[in-house]
Amino acid sequence: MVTARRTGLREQKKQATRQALREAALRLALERGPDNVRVDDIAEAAGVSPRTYNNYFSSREQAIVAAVTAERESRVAAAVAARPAGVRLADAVIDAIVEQYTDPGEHDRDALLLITTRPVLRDAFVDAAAAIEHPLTDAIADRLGGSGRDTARVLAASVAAAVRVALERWTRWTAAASPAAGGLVVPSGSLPDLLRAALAPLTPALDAAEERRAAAPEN
Amino acid sequence: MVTARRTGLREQKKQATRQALREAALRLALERGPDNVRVDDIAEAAGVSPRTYNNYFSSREQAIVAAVTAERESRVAAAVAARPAGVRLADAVIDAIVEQYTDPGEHDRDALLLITTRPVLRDAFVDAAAAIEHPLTDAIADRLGGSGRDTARVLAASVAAAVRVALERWTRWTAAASPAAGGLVVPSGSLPDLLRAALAPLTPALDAAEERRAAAPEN
DNA sequence: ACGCAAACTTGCGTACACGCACTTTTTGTA
DNA sequence: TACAAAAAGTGCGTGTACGCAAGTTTGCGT
Repeated sequence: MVTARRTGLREQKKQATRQALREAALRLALERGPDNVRVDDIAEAAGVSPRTYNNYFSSREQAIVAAVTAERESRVAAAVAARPAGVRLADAVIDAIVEQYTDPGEHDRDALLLITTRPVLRDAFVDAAAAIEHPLTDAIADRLGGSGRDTARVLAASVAAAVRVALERWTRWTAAASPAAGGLVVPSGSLPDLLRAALAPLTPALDAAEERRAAAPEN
Repeated sequence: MVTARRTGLREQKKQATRQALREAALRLALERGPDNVRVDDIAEAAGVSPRTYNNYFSSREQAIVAAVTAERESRVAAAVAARPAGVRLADAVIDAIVEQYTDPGEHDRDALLLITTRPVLRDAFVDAAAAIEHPLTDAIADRLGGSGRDTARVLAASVAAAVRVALERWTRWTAAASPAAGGLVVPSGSLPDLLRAALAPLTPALDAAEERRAAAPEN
């Protein structure tokens, strides 16, 4: 298992507060528009003090965006770990990421529209992808065997960087396409395509790392 | 040329202000300790209004750190561009980075000590490495030929991520080593070594990109 | 069941980041 | 040389981030 959950009740409440905060943040942002939401409002809606809010999120944008990106980090790592051991590392990583970033239905549709519209939220959304680095490090390290932790870290960081590039491109053209006609589709503009395109250049590095693991058997 | 400088006098003054600000920030931080420096002080020392200060730097830490990392971004890109065309891309990039991150003498010695001590400054210092991404994208794109701009972007982002990892490790053990005996040296703890180790896993990706460029001649 | 230690919450105070509207400086052009 | 447009500097106001030092809750050993 990659996910090592600590003790029970305390962590449980913490996650509950976290969720309450991000959901309140998103809901209010959608209702009133993001500029008409104060952190006090979010805190109040979540039933905690404003100070506590800042113990969970270090910017207002982060809280709003978190409602969409919530837990995606650990899910990506889990998805990588879930691939059969025979699968090539590069495929496991890329497929897992594409899978987790595939639009999960209508629910966040308007949320994403709101986010991609405002530059500040766009940036926060893109930056949120960096959170996959540490879980992904663990997942890759597991596949490489204990010897390659340092390599896994670098690869995970690179993958996160590539994802960030893809998201930047995606938010770019969604912003450009929205004001125009709704039917205009940019060549290779879908998020999965962008992700695969951005991650492709890293495939040789992932392959090579896996190769060296095969050469140096265990630890 | 990678460096396309715009008009003259305006940009000149801008850079002068920038330099004045970061030097004032560092000097005051060294004199009084970083916690006893207000942005008003920095602005005053540089001869601009506090508001202008915030047009240049979006955090106090950024300004202090900038005095050490100043222009390293563009110098890395220039160093990559300066390597002969026959050199392998991976070597050009890695050597250029190591060269530019080699400690440049006693001048910043105490500054780096100050920075690596305080966690907030450490983070800012590490984050500053992300600035190499865009210049490096241009430099790599030049070597790949016009076709591979997107690939160059991903590779540059990955390289920047690897550098960040190396810097994190470096600041980690400098922080751990300083309080202890001064003579304690961690295995492969020098910054150049850490950089090469962190960048090594990306070599296959850089090679592959270069290879494909050879296959598809020009544009 | 008890109580201590660690973790989380909270209020307060301070400094900071940044949008906006306005003034001053620089640039390109007639 | 003169002038209009663009860019940079500035003052102001508002909301925000975060350190600190309480107070409160949870976990755990006995």
